[in-house]
Amino acid sequence: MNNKILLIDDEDDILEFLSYNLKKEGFVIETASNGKDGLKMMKKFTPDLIIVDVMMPEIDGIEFCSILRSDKQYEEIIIVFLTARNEDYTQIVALDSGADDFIAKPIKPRLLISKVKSLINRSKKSRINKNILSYLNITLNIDNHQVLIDNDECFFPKKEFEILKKFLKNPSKVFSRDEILNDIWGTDMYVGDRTIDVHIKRIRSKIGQEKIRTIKGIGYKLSD
Amino acid sequence: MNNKILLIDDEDDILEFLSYNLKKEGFVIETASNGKDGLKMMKKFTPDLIIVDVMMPEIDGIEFCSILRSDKQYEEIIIVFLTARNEDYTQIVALDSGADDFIAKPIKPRLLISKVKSLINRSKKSRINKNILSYLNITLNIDNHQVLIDNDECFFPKKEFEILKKFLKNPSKVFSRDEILNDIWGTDMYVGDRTIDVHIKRIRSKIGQEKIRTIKGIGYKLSD
DNA sequence: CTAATATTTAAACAATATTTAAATTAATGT
DNA sequence: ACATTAATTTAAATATTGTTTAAATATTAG
Repeated sequence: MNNKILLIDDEDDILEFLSYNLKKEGFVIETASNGKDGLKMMKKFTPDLIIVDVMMPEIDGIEFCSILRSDKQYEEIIIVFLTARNEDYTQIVALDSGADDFIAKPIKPRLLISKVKSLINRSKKSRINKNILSYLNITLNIDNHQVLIDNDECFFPKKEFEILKKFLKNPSKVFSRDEILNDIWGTDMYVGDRTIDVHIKRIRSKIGQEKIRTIKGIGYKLSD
Repeated sequence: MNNKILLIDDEDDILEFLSYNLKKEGFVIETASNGKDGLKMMKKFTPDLIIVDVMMPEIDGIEFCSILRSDKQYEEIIIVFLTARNEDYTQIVALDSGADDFIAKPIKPRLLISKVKSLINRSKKSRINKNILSYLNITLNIDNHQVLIDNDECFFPKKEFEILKKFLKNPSKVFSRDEILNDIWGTDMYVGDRTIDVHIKRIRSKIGQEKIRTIKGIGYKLSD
């Protein structure tokens, strides 16, 4: 879990109230007291969800939302508005400006938590299709040709990437050298077994020696 | 448009009220007066969105929602609940059971329409062809054939523009030369791989060397 | 048609990924 | 414990792939 939420409101008590209730549920919270600070915060904090008050001086919630939504980079971020109850007009504009939902004041903690969780789950569902393989502290993104080890990017050249991908598709399955060769080099290439060893060594040095176990006489497997 | 909406409620006046307001906006409406009929209706009507009352005899809204959500086929369908205002508990259970939103009774037509449109639009987001693409300090306007780098205009000839557009549509996805060739030159043109390299070089010189990363043996990607 | 500009190709060069070879180390069976 | 076999590691050789420049060709606008 450990989802990150950014709270933006010019009233300190509301920030505190939200912060308290959401932290209790295990969310990681950052706050900003106006739209400008909120935008600055975006770069370092990269939240999964933003709760922003509609009524604020300078940049109000709706403007904040428009600015954010115009940047593809932030397309996926869920935006929830805080509105005074029954401000129908505001709610309409808010939803049109790209918000995902709104929460009426006075805020009811249980409803707040429920909405936040539901929104985060829903957006995770839609991300499922995205060719991402994960196991332990390793995350491999096929589209981006990107591997994260403990959330740090680590470059994998083509062959190493393919081998790691194969392992991640079946974590803890043992792959023989033949199997790997056939899968990654194809049947019409003749390369020696040692080649694989060298690649395995390279991968190990990146993901951690012990993560790939050698089953002598059989092959290798990913495990912990 | 012509989006299809299924209404499920045991009270006829509500069905009529909803039906009237939504038809006025151009939606295609079907109704059912209980959960069982609603489920039967699913097969022939295939709605984009369902509005279902929580309180109903036999199969209530929450059960209806659970049944539907357990079928992968209906995963994409938006479900909105009708609830009595301030029934906090119901709202919590509703969202947990896989609903996308709820509408409180008494129903306010403007808010109803706005929510329904917003929900349908959101789910269609992927299909919408936006004319402005943004990522990092790059903004590309398709209509104007204009590219802004740090808010300064910078001219991109046709091919360079198309390639940049492709990258911006999927920032950080890796595109192979083949993929780019097929997309921008089409299958019936024979141009060498080096052509792309040259274009990439030109684009790099405009947007900044490091913005396009080379993944050797795979392709190029936009990133920071 | 001409001039300007965009696109493509070719060739020399640079970078880096992959493979092989050989020496070392570790594991296994008798 | 010894002999045997398999795996690891290092370094060097080779192959692959990407970059750049400049020149050739195609396209477009005036």
